[in-house]
Amino acid sequence: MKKIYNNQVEVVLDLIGGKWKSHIIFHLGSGPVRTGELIRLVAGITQKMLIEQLKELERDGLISRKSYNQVPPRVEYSLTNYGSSLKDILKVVCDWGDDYVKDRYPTAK
Amino acid sequence: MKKIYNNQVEVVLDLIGGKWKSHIIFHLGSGPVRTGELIRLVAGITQKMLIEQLKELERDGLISRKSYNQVPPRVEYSLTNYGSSLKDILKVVCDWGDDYVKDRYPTAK
DNA sequence: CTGTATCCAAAGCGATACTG
DNA sequence: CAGTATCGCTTTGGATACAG
Repeated sequence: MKKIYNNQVEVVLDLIGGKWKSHIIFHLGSGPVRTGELIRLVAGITQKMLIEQLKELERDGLISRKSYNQVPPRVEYSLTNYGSSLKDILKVVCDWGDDYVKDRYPTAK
Repeated sequence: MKKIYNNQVEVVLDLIGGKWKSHIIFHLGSGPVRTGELIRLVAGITQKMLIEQLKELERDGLISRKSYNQVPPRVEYSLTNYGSSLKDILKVVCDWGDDYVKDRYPTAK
C-alpha cells in the first residue's frame, strides 16, 4: 500500500520511529554485529522486537543482513550507505536533544 | 513519572513524534497562527488532536500560547526559541528524507 | 471560536513458548 | 544461535457531541 506523506520528516519518523530503531542503528555504527550480540547491546529489547525491527530496517535499506551458512547459525547485520548517512543525521538530532535537556533540566544528572 | 532515556534521540522523538507535531511546528515557522487557522493548515487533523498536540508542545517549551481576552475568543500560537531551533533541525532531517526518497524511489513523483 | 469529554478502533510493545 | 507464533496489555489516533 502506498503511503502519502505530508512532509519528508514523516518519512524519517517512519524509518527511525518507535522505541528501538535509533538504538539499533547506533550500535551498528562501528561495524557488523551478530544477532545475539545486538540483544545484549540494546538493553531491554526482546528477541521478538529485535528481529522485527531488523527486518524493517533491512526492508527500508538502512541495514544489510549477511548469513553465514553454518551450524550453529551466524548472522551479522551492518549499516548500508543509507544507514550510515542517517547515522550522521541522528548525531545532529542527538546533539540538539542533549542541549535541550541540559538547558531545560540543568539540575538533572 | 520520571522517564529514562537511553539516548537523546528518544528525547527528540518524544518531542516531535506522533502524527502531527512536525506539521504543527512547520506551520508555525513563519509567525503566530490562530487555532482555527491551524486546523485548516494542518490538513486532516481533528480539533481534538490539534489541541492535544498544542498542549504538549507548549508543555515541552517548543511553542507559546497567547490568548487575547475577547469575544469571540482569539488565541495565537507561535514558536519559542526552542521551537525555532528545533525547526532548523527538522529542516536537516527533512532534506535527508527528501534525498532518501528521491534516491530510493526515483520514479515516484 | 476555542477547548473539553466519551467512546472506540488500531497500532505498538512485550512475555512466553516453540522450531530448525 | 537465529527466527517464528500467539496472546494480551497499553498507547495512540480519530469520530462525535458538547460547553464557555
